[in-house]
Amino acid sequence: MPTPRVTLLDVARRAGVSRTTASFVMAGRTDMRISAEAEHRVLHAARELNYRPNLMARSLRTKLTRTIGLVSDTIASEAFAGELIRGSFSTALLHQHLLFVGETEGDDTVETQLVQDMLDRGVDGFVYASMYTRPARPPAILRGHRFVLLNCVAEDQRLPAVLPDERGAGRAAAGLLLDAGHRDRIFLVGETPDGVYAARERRAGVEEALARAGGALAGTVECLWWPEPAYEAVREFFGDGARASALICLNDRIAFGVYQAAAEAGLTVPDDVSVVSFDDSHLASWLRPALTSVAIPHFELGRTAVELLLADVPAHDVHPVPMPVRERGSVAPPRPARASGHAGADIHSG
Amino acid sequence: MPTPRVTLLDVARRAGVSRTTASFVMAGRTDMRISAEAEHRVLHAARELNYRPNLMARSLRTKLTRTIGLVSDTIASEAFAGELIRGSFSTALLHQHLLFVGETEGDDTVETQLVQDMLDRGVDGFVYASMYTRPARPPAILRGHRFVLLNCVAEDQRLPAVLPDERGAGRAAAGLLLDAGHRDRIFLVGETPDGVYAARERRAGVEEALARAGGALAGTVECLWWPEPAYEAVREFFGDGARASALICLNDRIAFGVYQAAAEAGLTVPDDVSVVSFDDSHLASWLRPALTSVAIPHFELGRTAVELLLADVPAHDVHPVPMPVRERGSVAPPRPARASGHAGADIHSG
DNA sequence: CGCTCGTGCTGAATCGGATTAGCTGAGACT
DNA sequence: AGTCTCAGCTAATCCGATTCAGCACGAGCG
Repeated sequence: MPTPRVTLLDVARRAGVSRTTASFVMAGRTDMRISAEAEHRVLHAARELNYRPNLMARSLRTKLTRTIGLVSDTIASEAFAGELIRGSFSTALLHQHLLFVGETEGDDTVETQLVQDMLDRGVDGFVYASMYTRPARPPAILRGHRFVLLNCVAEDQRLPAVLPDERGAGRAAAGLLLDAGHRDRIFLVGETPDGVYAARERRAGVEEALARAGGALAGTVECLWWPEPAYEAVREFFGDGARASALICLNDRIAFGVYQAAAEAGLTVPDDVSVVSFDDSHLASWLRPALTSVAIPHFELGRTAVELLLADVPAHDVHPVPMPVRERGSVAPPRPARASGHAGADIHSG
Repeated sequence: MPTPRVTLLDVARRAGVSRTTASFVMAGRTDMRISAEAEHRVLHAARELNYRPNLMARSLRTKLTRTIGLVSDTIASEAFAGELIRGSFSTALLHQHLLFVGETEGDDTVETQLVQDMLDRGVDGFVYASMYTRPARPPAILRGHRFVLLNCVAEDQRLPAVLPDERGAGRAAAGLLLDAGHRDRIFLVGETPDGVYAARERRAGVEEALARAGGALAGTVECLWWPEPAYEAVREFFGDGARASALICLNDRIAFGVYQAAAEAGLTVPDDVSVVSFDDSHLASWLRPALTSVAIPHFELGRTAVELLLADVPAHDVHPVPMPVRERGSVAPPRPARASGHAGADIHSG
């Protein structure tokens, strides 16, 4: 059962050449002259013997393993962490590389140990990822090795990094509403602490787009980014008699809570209120009506990071990845304003 | 910057011993006599030089890499695929192993290629996983290598496999309702095609528990395992005037649809209908009232598989992993039957 | 006093490739 | 005829561990 390994020497012998020649042929190197005749014999022998080079032996010499490490603070999350891994893996595979994964749980000691373990196994480079966009400086042990930051904003902007274009996403979300005819009474739902990159940028994007159209946010319903708090906050909002033309929820979980609060207030989405959101989790397509959401391009993020890592020339800047809009059924033109002087004004100001 | 590697020879020299001796000390082998004195010198030198053995060189000789491969049909899914990877990774790490991940998308050619790629890199074993429990026979290329099936039922029951105890989960779900006092008018929601392991087993478990208590399923509401179809089917069910005491949803997505249909029918969960479900996705805790669900133990599945894979003595049987119940707010005692002879009968038959 | 035996250690081979240095023989050129 | 060039190939070394096969030395023994 334990088939004796076919080595390069076996191939060489069968082809009637030296190990050296066989090696050069297998490596496809042209800097050494080898006759078409000999090359063919080697290739043929390799095929016949079903030769597979021993990568460990090769690595010992070359210091290259065609292997990369994905070290992340969190592997699992309710979002599609899997998509990120998938994007990384499939891109690695495309380049004939394999992918180690590892989680640090944010512990620096574990992190250093993990990177060391991967280094011991000769990984050619690292994707240093955070599941949620946050500021982070790569650990010291990474110095001198090739790596790409994923979903982290480093102080040093010249470090290679890949980030979702949250600001663009904010603009896109607002744009969706603007295009549908909304202008006033657009509210943001969800708190936006300065330290949270996604929150800050999404909000900035929204404000930017609104301002560009001569409008502005009508206000913010502050709440944590979870269904329950959002539900509570928006119920109160509606209870106070507030009227909204559209709600921009900072993520889908918030939108979920918003849907419930709206239903309870007797409001129909999207006829009475339009709702747009961020993340495009599965929830978005399960909601009724299905939720229009700006997606986090997990797959693309992974893909881009690995692409950058494996590129011939190392990157030295941050690469924003566009966040695609998934239009569904939660946006409609605003209800025509009821007998009020504002309607006319709105039309003229457009 | 490219620090010259510290090799075993450096350590040996500094300790004033041969490479052989240093090797034995580092490997902690006792089958060769080495004086405490020499051992101490080697250890000391290694520490001083910050020696790290070159695993590639070691592997070349030993054929062991302290590395395992997780090959799965699907890495990403709406369920916590990440938890499965996490369980596998952290257990591997516990045993000083690192984890390769790979996805085949169910393609046999890709699968064989991927396994081969991992084999080329010397993995010590495989976790062959399916994200959804299904029948599967391990690919031929795995023959002769160590592996554990995860979430797959092989025809050959003597292959090492790890499976969620779906039947037990079915029993647990029914037990929850039984304990709350439900007996009659318990319906199953979701189709149960014979080919789908989880469906078949969950249903069997439910029926088993019910039968044991002298009851039986009042019926099944057939529908696909998604919110929308479930919503439609249950709406129709209620529309036909059917009354249910409790609904056992075959997954959380179904329960989500059921919640909506119930709300529309003017029924309150759990006062009018109790609902239990399977999977314990995040959805379960976001629903109002929060959904009682039997969890798929993704982390445990990964953990168990790797534990089995790395065990000293290879396993040769299937290992069921219990599915824990997450009790939340969707189960309550049944509404007392309204003026009808049945109420008394129910009580007496208990 | 010579022999065996156990202790503590070492030299050299090995794993399977990549790579450097150089060799051989034929034709071109002087 | 002698020298150069160049195509085409090979021997030997290296990468950094593990491991096999002994070797030297002192103690114990008859």
